[in-house]
Amino acid sequence: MIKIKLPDGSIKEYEKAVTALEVASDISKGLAKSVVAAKIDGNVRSLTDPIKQDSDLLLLKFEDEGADHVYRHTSSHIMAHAVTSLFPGTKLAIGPSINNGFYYDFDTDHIFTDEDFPLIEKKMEEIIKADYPIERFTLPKNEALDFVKNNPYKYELVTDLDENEDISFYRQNDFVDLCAGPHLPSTGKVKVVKILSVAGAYWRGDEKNKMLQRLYATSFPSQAMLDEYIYKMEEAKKRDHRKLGKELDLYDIFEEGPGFPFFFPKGMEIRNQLIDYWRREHKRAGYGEIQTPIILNEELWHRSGHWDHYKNNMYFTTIDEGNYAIKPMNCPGGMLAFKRRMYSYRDLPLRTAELGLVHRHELSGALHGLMRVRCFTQDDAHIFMTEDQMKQEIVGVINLMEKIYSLFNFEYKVELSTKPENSMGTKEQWDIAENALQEALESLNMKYELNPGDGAFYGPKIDFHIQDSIGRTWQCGTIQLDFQMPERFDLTYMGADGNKHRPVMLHRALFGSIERFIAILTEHYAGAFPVWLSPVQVKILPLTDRQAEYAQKIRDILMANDIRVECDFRSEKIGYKIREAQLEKIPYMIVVGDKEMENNQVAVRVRKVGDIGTMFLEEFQNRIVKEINEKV
RNA sequence: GCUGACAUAGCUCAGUCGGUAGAGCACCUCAUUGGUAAUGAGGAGGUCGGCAGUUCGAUUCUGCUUGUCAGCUCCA
Repeated sequence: MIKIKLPDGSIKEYEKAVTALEVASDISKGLAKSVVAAKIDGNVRSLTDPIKQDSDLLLLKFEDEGADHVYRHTSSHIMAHAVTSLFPGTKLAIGPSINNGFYYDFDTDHIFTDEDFPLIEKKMEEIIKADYPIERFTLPKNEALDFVKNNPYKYELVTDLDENEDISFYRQNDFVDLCAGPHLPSTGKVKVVKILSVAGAYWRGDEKNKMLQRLYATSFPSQAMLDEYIYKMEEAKKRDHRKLGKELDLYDIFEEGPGFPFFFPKGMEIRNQLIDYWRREHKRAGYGEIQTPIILNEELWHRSGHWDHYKNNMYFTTIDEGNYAIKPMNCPGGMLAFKRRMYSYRDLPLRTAELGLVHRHELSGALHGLMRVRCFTQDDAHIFMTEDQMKQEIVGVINLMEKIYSLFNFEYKVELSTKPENSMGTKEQWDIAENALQEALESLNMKYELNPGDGAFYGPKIDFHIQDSIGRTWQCGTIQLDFQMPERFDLTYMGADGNKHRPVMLHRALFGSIERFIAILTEHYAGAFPVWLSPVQVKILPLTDRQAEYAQKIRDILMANDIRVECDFRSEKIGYKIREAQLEKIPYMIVVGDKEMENNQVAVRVRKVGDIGTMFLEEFQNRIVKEINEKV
């Protein structure tokens, strides 16, 4: 007798092995129809996997966590099935589910274009309609290798699998794919599919390998859900900072300087507000600010290790026959600044901050608006400290980071990146540094992911990643521990014992890059910045020419109080002026007509709520100044 | 850098099966002086990304090139 325990506590008993699908059928036909996978003792499994012993069973619908991945994984098999039948000879590589969809990598002479999409979709629909059962079978490794011998990709995948375990395959009609599963019970479970795009992707993500063709697609249990998804994506694209930056006249990048952004007066206003805020917070947190040159001689970069580890990303120039480099990082300059004099242990931790403009040769294909550029301003800082001070300083930086990120209500993901292949220093130094970062994270109970091999060449790092409007994540803040630079530059401080000691160094950036951070902010607020950041905070809209003088008077008063204000004196109707101010996403509009002028008042319209009525200027001013100061 | 797609007025886009281009918005002028998301009329604006080739003739076809977009790789 097998006992199946359901989430409501009830228990179903079966004489012999049963499948989750059968259990669902026993409960109700409708349930059996809507369920897509099963969680058996906590593991997501196919509905058709036999349950041979007493188990906890949770039936998963598409909406339940993990179920969409099963649904999309089967969808990817259906797409591979369709592609191999339409383009015989196509070799399959890998085809996983991803968030909101799935992809499959193909190796074929046929070059996929958008025009192929409807064809492939049509074939997929046929496969769905045929409702082929999906069957799992396993082979021992040697037989599995023989089975996939005509496909070098699958052969490589099987080769890497464990010798002692049977290797599973899934079959639907004449299509078979190597796959760990789980899967839907039959192809008919998938309802609507849509191929979204095609792009190149290297086999196993290695640029030395062959580039395959990757078809991105998605699938849903209903057309309405697909439509909603597509609508959401289109809405999200309207928040794209490249579009908004241009529309709101904040910043742009021209063909004359790929990856080298221009900031216009309104963009500079946001930038300067951010920097003002940054300066205040850093003063309070005990940082001194420095500025180091953009160009320094080549020898410095040999000394720092950048020549050996970072040369490909650097720009060079010559001055009076001497070789110079344009800085890709601020640290070597920061080293020189530290070395200018002798420090006592009493000076440590020494926190020096720098808004440093760095230039990096990024691959042309990697450029992306303000998110990935070739010159950007890091809100960098270098903290020189004793080993004893490490943890406390890391914690201090994390707290400052959280303070700043919470001001913007950002959700972020934390990663701990460890020793890369091409790195400086000993394993022991790396271990100490990695442990220090890890301990700091754990002492703060922070959730983080391990990102092995992704540290900087001089040390491990904690990275803070924030999502853009369509869910791509970008690294912003970073905290990097470095034992190498102090050694390379022979940094020392005088200890209490009267001997010279070597400090440890911490590199960190909170915004990461001002440019990227502004891009993230633009998308986060969809261009409707909070009042303190808004390039124009108030727009005064006189109803007619009669109020022009009064409007100017109000403007002068607000300007004198450091409020960023503009007047719209054009002879347009009020509706038109409001519409335009609204599209410019200006937080406050002041409408003045004869009534307001007579009573010495202003009619206030708030961007998000509309008309809030008339008040005296002072009242309005108190309101907006409070909002600016509180940064709400 | 790689794979694919794209590039027409400041912006969003239409168009020419090869005969040097058009709309809306924005801009300028004039009229209009209005009450919370588009007043009307007129005007100006493009060597159709750049360089070659094919052709009597190229914005259109071909090659190269620059840039952009999506993804891969890389990264703040």
